[in-house]
Amino acid sequence: MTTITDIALALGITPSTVSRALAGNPRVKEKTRLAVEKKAAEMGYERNFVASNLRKGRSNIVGIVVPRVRREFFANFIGGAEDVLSSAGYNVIICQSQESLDSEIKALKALKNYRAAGVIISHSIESKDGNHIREIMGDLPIVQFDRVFPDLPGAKVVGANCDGAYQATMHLIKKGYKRIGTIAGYMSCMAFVERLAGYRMALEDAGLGFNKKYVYPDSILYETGKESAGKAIADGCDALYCCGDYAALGAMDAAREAGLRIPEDIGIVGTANEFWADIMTPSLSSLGQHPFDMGQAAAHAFLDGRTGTEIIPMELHVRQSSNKQ
Amino acid sequence: MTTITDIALALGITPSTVSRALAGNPRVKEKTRLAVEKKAAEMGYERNFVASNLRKGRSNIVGIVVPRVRREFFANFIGGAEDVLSSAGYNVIICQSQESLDSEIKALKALKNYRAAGVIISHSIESKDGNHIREIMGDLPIVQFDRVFPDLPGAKVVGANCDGAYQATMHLIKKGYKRIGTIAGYMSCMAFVERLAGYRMALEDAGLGFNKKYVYPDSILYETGKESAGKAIADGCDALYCCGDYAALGAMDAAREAGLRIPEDIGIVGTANEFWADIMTPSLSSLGQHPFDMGQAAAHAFLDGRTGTEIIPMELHVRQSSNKQ
DNA sequence: GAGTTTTTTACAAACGTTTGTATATTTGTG
DNA sequence: CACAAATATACAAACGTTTGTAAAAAACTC
Repeated sequence: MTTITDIALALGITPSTVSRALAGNPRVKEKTRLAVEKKAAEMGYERNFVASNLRKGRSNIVGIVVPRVRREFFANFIGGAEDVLSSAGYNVIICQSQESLDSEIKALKALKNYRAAGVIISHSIESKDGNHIREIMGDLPIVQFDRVFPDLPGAKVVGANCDGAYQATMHLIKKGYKRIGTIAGYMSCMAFVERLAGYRMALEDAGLGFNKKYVYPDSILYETGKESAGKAIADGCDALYCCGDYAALGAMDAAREAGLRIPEDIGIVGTANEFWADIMTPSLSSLGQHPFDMGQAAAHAFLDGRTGTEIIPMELHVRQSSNKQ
Repeated sequence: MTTITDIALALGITPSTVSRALAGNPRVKEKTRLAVEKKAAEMGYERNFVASNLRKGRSNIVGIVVPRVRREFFANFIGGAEDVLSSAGYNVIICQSQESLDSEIKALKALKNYRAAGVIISHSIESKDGNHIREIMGDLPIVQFDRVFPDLPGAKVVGANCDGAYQATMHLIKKGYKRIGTIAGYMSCMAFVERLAGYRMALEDAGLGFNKKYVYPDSILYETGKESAGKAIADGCDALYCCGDYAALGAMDAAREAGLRIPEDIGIVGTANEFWADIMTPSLSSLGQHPFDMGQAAAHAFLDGRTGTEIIPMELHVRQSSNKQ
């Protein structure tokens, strides 16, 4: 592999000049720079990032840490972020925490060890606060998205969870459902807390009143969603706003097993707008985020060194599962 | 950050001894090694991989390059590979080619620049041969999976595509379908060629004969699948073996739009066993791979430096879309 | 054209590790 | 105890960049 020393030798100049020339440093003469660039191309030179990173103490790597890549939301978020970051000259490393704190810590440490330029993260369910993130990453830029710790400084990109859940719940109310429960997520996670707040606000605004009994938390998977929905049905709920589509799917199965018709006897709205929500029968109403836009926004926040919180609107997709006539 | 020099200084020994001690080199005395390990832990030392990689000329990074992470198959494959590789002390970098040759080349170059220890790859649809892979990666170990170039040396892990497609087609035959077409993939890609071969073999074995007219290639997306299925229906097909579930979904919609009942009037089998195949109405029969196992197999092939081709059986999941009574 | 400023290049050290060779220490042998 | 062999550590160079400082070359100034 060609090195800058090879180029320097070939041109009778020093490696430092070559390095500066390739970096576009104004300290090298235009003519020299062109000669270097030509020779570099000729010799097929490619910068050794490992050496460069060692010397500079930081790399052009940005790590993206997500619970799982196969979720519609995270996959599309990654797409949006990759787009922006790679055209800005960064290399993106994708890490999965698999919802485990240990894996998340491992991934962050690896990124730190590789001197990542920064990290874009949506924390695992097991993470109760952001101390480990700050501790491991030190003063490296951290952009949080979707699941964020508000006390952790740095940029944040989130969906309008409260507003979205308000919309979803209000939609159920307008469809005439009376006893609306919620299959909620983990209260250690902001996003879920906000959705619960939106749900509550809608009920109160509509004069239906909020009843803690109809909140079934810690249910984001098919299994837990189904189990919680079973309880909700026993408790007499005639509609459910679910914090996730997998939980909503579980809820639909619970309803069917209880002999209820969807949406006539029970209305169901999920969250995330997974691909399959649209193709099931009945199709699943879902509160969608804009993952691609959020990915781009997070990447820009990183690039510009921004530090505030950006809120991206959510969008309710009304389908059959809540469309009572 | 603590370095080996800090540890050496603290213990009154040299960095080289510290390095060897931490690497478990038998040239250092047991007693010294223990002292070093203790001190290292005490000082919170973590090896600087960048420096280590520079000196060694290679890293502990393994790159996994896939068309897209959100496909059930690839996501689960990555899970299996990550499992094995990270317990073997490797760091995994996930790259998406988005089915584009350019992105694939870019990802491979980045991996090479970071001196990856090897790469596990399923090539993009745009890649017509493996020359770019070999050229960029040089003599680094390459493990191919699912979509492989047979002429590229190195380990390969593939599904039993021919056998699987044979099973799927034979299943349709046994269900009494007579004019079975196939929504096929790209013939530049081994996996799809093999599936076509299995389809053909089943028809011939059953004495139904193979008719090129009923092969509709280059259709792996919803849109292309739907379009091709439209033609197939016009051509009188009463069953379709589709090389992918997204294409199969398109085929189902084409059938519905043509006023056909599934599975009574037309039987449909997909490939990949996506999550949603099971939850639609009618549920979609699908030929599934074992992505997690394949990921583990690929990781082991890399670790052991194996070089042959491993074939993982496929499994037909019979559901409503092909279950004619 | 001597002195000053500005531009351009060279020199050298540094990033933190690994590893071949040399030296020091310990152990074993007669 | 002298000498050889084996073991353990130290020394120093190297990986390929980047970057502060010094030196050389060019461009001005009077």
